Amino acid sequence: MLDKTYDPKEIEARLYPEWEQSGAFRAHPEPGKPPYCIVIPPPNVTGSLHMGHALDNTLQDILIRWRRMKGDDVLWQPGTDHAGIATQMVVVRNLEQEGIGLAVEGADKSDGNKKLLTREEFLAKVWEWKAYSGGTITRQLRRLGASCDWSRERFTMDEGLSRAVLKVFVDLYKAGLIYKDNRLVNWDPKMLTAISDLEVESREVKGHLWYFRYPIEGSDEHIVVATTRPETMLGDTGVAVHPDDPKWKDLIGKHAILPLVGRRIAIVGDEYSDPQKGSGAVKITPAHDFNDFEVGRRHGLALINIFDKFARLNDNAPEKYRGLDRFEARKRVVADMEAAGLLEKVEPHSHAVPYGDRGGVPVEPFLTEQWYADAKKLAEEPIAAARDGRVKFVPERGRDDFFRWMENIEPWCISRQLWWGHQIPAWYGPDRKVFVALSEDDAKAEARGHYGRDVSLERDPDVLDTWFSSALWPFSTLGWPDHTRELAKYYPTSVLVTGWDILFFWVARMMMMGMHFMEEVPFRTVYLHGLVTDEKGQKMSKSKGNAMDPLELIDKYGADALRFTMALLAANQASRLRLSAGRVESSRNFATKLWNATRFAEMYGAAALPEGFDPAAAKLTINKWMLGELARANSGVDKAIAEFRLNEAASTLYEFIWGIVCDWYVELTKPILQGPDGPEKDETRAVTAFVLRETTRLLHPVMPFITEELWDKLGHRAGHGMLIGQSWPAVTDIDPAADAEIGWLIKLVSDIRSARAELNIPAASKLRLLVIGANDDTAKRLDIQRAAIERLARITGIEMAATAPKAALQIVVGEATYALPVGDVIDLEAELARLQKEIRKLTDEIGKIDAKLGNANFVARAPEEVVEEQRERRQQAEATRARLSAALERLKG
RNA sequence: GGGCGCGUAGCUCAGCGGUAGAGCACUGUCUUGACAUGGCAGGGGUCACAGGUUCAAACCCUGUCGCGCCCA
Repeated sequence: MLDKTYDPKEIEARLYPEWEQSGAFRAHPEPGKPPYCIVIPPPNVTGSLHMGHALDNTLQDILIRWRRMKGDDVLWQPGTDHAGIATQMVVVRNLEQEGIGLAVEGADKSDGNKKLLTREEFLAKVWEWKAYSGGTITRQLRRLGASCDWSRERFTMDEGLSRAVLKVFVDLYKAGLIYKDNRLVNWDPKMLTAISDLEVESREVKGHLWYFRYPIEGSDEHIVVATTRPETMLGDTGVAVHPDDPKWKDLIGKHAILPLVGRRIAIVGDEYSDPQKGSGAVKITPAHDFNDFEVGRRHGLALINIFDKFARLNDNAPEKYRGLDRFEARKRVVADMEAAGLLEKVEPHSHAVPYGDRGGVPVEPFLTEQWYADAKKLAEEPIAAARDGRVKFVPERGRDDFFRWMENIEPWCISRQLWWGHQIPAWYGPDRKVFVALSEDDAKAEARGHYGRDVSLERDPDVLDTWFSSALWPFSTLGWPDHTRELAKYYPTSVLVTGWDILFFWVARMMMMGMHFMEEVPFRTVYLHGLVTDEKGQKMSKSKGNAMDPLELIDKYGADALRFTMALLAANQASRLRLSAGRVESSRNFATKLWNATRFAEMYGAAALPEGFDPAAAKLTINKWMLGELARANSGVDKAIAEFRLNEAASTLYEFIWGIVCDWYVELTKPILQGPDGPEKDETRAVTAFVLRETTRLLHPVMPFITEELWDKLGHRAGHGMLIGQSWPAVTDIDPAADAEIGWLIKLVSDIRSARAELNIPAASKLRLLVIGANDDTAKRLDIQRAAIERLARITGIEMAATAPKAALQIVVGEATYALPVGDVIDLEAELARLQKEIRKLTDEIGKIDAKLGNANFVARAPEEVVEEQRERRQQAEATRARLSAALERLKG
């Protein structure tokens, strides 16, 4: 006998290891069943599970478990990402607590006791940290029920994947698709590394607009420039005005003298400057602004870099500013300009400032030499593949975003000035000639060929962008560059499930690398979901304190409840999925409901499925109807999952289990199950058991734990093994006659209940049911369903009658009128009002239909079946109204 | 400024040409032998606004307003 409530804790802790140890998660790359493969978006190896992971992995597990049951050879490839900058930052922060720093060039040595780690020492610390916290997130994924093939777990820094990274770098370099270049990058002065455009978030900041006067050479005039970053004026090499701006255009070709510096800078005409903004003239600092860089290039302006890597002023600035932090320099420059009488005015000004999303400080456009991948070239094949449908996006608009990004792509800066990551396989000779090779030995051999002797080589200290290695994930995890059977079988993978936020970061890059090295898309479908937010729609974050912990929710409500909620949430067209504990709670209640329905079946001997039971042989209408509903739910869920409408799959299951099985089937069959033994009882027990068994299968992908447990409790595990390895049920036929009869029954019971409730008839008082004007079919149905009607509608005795008695509740269903005599307890006024309300509703409906049917165009142009349907509805409404009117008259008379 | 998305019940959201739905919240009622993490019944909506297309619009088109995200 099942406990009264479902206790997920014990069950989850017990079942997961059983699944894992049974080998149920394992893929079978040998030839046989068709492949279905998902590579997990690798979480940060030292991270912990957040709501985004919970959503993403729930959706993947639903697809995986469903395809496994559908008979595919499923591989859910798990693994983690080394997350270069994020992990390095965490370890650095931990070391700082211990008073340990990194021996980077220019490191703060003011504290003589401070220990500074070398690169090797630091990397040892990171591996230590990885060993310590690296298993956290994969353990947490297990709590969620994720059925990954853990025996194949990979890590972007493991030996095989590192080999893939080397090969990709070398091959792309040899193909001319990777090169070094000196251009502006987003520089994070805290992390001391270049970061990608995508790692920059712009924050709206309330700042100022400073108006500076720059004296015109050889005159007493000034040109006024407005800037949000006064300190950069020390690196100005020009001033731009709009060529058509009447205020300034006469100055084009002249020169200004840069205050505080004394440099002579050109005034150029360029459409970049907007006459409506600020003063209409802009100072140009080509080495410290992306737009200025372009302007400078158009006009041949010099690039003067005034910062060091810490964003402190360097020797290119006048002496008094050297060594100052950029923000300190800002104050000094403004003060000095003011003192010189060259500060015209200051306005409050809101503008976007780029921040590094890791370091959390404003990033600096900074002129450095970095490694780049030719993204434009690499994007060509992915664009073609998306265009011709080799890769599909769900929802489809993801494709447009993909094109927008890919078609306007900039060179991809792939080098990072970090220690944690894949060190770039490039070695420099004494003259800085670069040798790119798979190993130092190869590089030396090449160098020997070049110089004609052995020279000492120095390896490039930089590492690769983390996305460089994760771009290879769909094939590197399958064994590439080796020709493995996994690669042959599972590539291209079936689906990639991920959030909108990394469409560009990651999806685009996997497409580039996949197309280039595998000459085939990395996945057939990209399934994009939104971001989980709190109930106010705010992005969850630790700093805001609004983050919900998936593990806490699992502890409180169970993993299945969280998963079910995630599935329901997944529909959201918008990019925000608002989660609240209340929703998880209601999913938990749903689990309890199913649990108790099974408990009920157990109590009435309807849990165990008799050997050799054939549902197609069921004779009772109620059972035939139930089996039809099961078939409907099956195809509904199956189709919904196939089309990535997981919310629809979840709500179909909810409605089926709660609204059909529990609310109606269980209630309608109680008289049979509680009645005398016999073939009817046997059949109903068997159908109940059968329906419950099939339900566990249909629900299993979404709620694997409770269904696995019920599968066992229902007695199926003993003979057939665990549910996770069972097949998806076949869809059976639906009996329309049974549908019609039970539909009628449900309406009759519901209408009687409504009428009773509205008239405040106590549930305890059982009424007789007099049936007037029933045809033979109805009479037969009433006879068959007598016990169910009596029980559910609180009736005692059903009789045919010629007319309704005086004091009676009356309802109309189909051709018949049903009277429930209530003697003198009837509230006559209330019943009159109720009937009048019903009649009014029907009259309104008839009015609406008449308006349609009265429209000649409707009758002429609408499809015949639509017109016919309206006529049908009108006739029904009219007939019901007539019977209700008669009932009303009877009551009055 | 450009692109995209969203405005449907008190709240959160499905639905996206042919009878407006769910969960939560709310009201009444019921401790009836599966379940009070529950049953039964109920109230609550000019589907943001204005035009248009159509026999028919929450749904398609245009515009307006409000909100959000991405890119400048």
